[in-house]
Amino acid sequence: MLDAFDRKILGALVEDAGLSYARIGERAGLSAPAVFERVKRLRSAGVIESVTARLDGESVGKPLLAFVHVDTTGWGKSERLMRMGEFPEVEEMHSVAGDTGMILKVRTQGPQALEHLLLQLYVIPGVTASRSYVVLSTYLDRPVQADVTLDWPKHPLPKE
Amino acid sequence: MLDAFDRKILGALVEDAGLSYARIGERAGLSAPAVFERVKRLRSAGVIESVTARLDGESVGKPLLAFVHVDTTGWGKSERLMRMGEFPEVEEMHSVAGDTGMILKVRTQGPQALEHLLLQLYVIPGVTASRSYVVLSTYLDRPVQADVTLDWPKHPLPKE
DNA sequence: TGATAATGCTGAAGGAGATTCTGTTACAAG
DNA sequence: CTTGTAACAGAATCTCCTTCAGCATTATCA
Repeated sequence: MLDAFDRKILGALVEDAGLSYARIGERAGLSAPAVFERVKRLRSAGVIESVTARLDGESVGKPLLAFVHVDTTGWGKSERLMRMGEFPEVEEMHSVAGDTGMILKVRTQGPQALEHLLLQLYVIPGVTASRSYVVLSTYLDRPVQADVTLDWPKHPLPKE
Repeated sequence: MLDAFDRKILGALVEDAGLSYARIGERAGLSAPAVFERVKRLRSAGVIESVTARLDGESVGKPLLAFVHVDTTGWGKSERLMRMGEFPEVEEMHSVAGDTGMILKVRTQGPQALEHLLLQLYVIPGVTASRSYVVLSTYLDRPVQADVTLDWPKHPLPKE
């Protein structure tokens, strides 16, 4: 599906989507129009979902990041649970396998705003419990990578 | 720090960073050069961290998304723990407050590749336990929002 | 209060880059 | 061997980025 050219182009776009097609072409070994065509294809194929600016949470007034595990009765996409996604503080929302039903990634002004959000969550029918993990420090936060080929097994197995 | 113009510009760039300055200007009520100047300022101020392409994990060969809680002895940025960030499968890495020390967001080819990664994590000194939450379904995944003003308290408080 | 400087805007203009077009090559199918 | 398709390079056009010159507004300070 993706050849080496595509991976190099995607790698460049993930690193900096502001690069000119000519410069990406140098890096990938293609002409600017060739890169243009491939990017257009990758877009319409859905490989590139969107091109967006990444913002600093602190600068936009939301310095507190937290992961919230939400326990629910029932499963999957109930209309009620989808309400959680309507809060602008909620950035991600995944149903997961494990000892909880849902994991939310939320960003708020501070601890009080988080408490306020949690109170709102409990109003939703089906929400039975929650556990919050407040982020103290982020050591890594990068977009989905495409340029690294994952030939499994890739890392040496631990001895023993 | 950020006025209403900035928020509108940021909102547009988060939605689609490929928009022309002229079009953003229409939306925000400014001329193209004004938008250009503001974006330059927002970049150098660090409000805009980067502009990147968001890729579809499945299309790039990493369909399995999981959150991994890692328990460690000791805290903070030990050089050993930082090794976790060197795996290309690890997209995010946060130290958190709660009943675990570290939360990782990882994306792998499949369950076996996840197991393989976990085995690698246990090789790192200081790692004592881990719990994985495999994502079954993602209902929401959006970048940091800046256009929504968070006037706390914003949501009506639940009536007891 | 009034003079001066600084900031931030608009509209025009030049230049860089995006996008289209044409011709060519490589490869696959018949 | 012939034909058709896919994908590329180079040239050309056209859009948009980026700079520049003035102007309005606001802040600073005498």
